[in-house]
Amino acid sequence: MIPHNRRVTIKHVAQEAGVSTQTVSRVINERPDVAPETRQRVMAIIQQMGYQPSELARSLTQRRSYTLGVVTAGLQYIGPSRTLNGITTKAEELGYALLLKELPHYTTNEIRPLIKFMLARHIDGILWAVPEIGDNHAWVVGSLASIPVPVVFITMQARPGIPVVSIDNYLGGMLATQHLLEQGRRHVGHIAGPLDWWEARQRKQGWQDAMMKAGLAADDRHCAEGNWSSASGEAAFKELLENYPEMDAVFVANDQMALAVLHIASRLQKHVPQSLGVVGFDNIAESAYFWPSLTTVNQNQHELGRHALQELVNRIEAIHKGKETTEAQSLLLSPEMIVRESSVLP
Amino acid sequence: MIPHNRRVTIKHVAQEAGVSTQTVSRVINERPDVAPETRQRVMAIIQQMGYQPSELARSLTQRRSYTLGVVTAGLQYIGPSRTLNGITTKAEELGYALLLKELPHYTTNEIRPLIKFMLARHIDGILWAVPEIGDNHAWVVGSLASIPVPVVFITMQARPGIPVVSIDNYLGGMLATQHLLEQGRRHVGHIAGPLDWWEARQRKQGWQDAMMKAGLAADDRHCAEGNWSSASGEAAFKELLENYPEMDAVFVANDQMALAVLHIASRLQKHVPQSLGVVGFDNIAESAYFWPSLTTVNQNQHELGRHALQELVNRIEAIHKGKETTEAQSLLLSPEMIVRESSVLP
DNA sequence: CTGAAAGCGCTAACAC
DNA sequence: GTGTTAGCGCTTTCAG
Repeated sequence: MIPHNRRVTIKHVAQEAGVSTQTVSRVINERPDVAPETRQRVMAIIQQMGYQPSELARSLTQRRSYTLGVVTAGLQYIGPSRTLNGITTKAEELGYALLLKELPHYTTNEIRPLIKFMLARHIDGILWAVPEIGDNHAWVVGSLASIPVPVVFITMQARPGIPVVSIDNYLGGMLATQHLLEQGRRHVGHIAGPLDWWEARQRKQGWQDAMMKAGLAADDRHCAEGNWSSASGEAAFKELLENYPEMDAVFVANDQMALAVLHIASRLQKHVPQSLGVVGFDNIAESAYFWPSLTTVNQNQHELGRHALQELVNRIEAIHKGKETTEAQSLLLSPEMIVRESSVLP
Repeated sequence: MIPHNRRVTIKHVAQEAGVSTQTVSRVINERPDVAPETRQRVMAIIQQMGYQPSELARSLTQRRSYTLGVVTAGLQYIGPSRTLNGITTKAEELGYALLLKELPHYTTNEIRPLIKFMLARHIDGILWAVPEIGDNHAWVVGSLASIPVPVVFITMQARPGIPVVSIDNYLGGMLATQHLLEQGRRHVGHIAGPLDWWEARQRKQGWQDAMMKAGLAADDRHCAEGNWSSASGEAAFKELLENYPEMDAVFVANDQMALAVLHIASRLQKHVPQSLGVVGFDNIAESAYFWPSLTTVNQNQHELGRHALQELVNRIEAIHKGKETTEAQSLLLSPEMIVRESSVLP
């Protein structure tokens, strides 16, 4: 490990090559106005000295850092990290660095310091990849006017004038329910995620509207609320069995809760899919090996991250090209049904 | 959104307060040598103007950025992201920013540009959080001497003189196997992860040594290799059933493959745990709701990330306090058994 | 206690 | 084509 101090600077290279720092600068920035021989010589020296321009110094003079702030939460769960995976991939493609911040909780009021922290590091834009829960987005959305860089949101209710990229959870709920109806089910219950989550509300609404459209009832009696965990899924399922004994199918808002449903149903000798059709949401890797294998709704969170990052960079580039006013537009990615054994009547 | 240009600088504050920039600098750095009144006045102005010192400029002058480079891979899986979750938590606690880089594959030879990329941004240290597979760590380990900042590795074979933080996978394999032996099982097979992974080899070795110690056979015939996926677990299990018909228990190197074992066993009317004891590894959230619920080995990846980051910062602080030579030491975190239904005879 | 000057590593704007 | 000057926003001397 070489001591921290000796960094090869543009000055060293210039001295060694017998030119001005400006010329070296021109070379590393591939400007045309350098004599071929000079360029050769300088490049050779750069190679030989292992010189690497300081992006920090560049950020300072160019008033642009090619660094993006990413705010996330819940990395201990698979969803957010898949999204992050997409974000890093796209950032790499576009040559941007990522400054990562994770909120300690989904709902925090320590937002202002966080924004300042990122701005102090001259980030070019912010990707807000935190699910919308209660009014946890209120402060950021409200402060948008005072944030001097573009902000793109992931997984949030569309709002006019704000760029948002999300999975179409409403459509997902609709597809899942329609699939069960197509199997001839008439009493489709729903186990929802926590209803302060926007995503949970959307999925529930999709279920409700699909039922309505089919002229079937979808009231509070036909729905129970969980908190995404298997344990909560178990409780919700038992509640539903009690309130809705004629239920012949259930759309569960995520695969973990659906797993609990399969587990309990099996214990109660309630046969899936014969006496109960089950559809989950997320398509986690394990769901194909549940017993029976789980029909579910696949959401491509990798793509979600990619699209959001692209959108953010688009806005940044637009600004740097002088177009201060790009239309903000929301993007909704469509989920897709993954049909397996748990829902299909033999 | 405020236009990109107008940033409040220390100069503006100084002007507004009628002092020099030095004085403002002293105030924001909480130096003692400022008159109380001056301090008051300056602080008021700072508040009022919403001034935030540029960490970029600071990094330049202080030759220290309070930013750490984190190199990860496989964020689409839950393990690496749980580790990252621990990393972000500890970084937040210690006041460090995180520059995140994800390798496109576990084994890449595009390492040098990546290191240069991070060094160009003046990171104070690097956390190498990529699992050791084949010789994918060779280049980094070999280049350590030419990397001017401390590097700490996560999940890698301990090497003298290099700081490494890992879960004790060998112990995990040992515990799992011993648990099965304590249940009276005598023919414990093993489904390993891909054996070019260091973790997979360690778990297998733990199984092997536990069997040896008990005077039981643990040869190639008693082991099959998977690739962590459920599908590969299915194939490996079938192979094992064929080669090792007297098998009465199996230690599976991760929960996803163990899920496939439960699935297939159920299909073959092979009763778990009566005719087959099963133990997994990882303790994923779903495992408690498998059917039967899965006994497994819990590894605390969050803590892993926390410890590694702490270790990295320790080394950085040591250097800045002038102690260039801190002893590099490895840290092994112990996993623990989570006993559930799949392994315990009634 | 406070300020002036120099410099961190680089580039924009202008000279020649 | 190439060099000079100034400045990005801050801190480190060193005066006073």
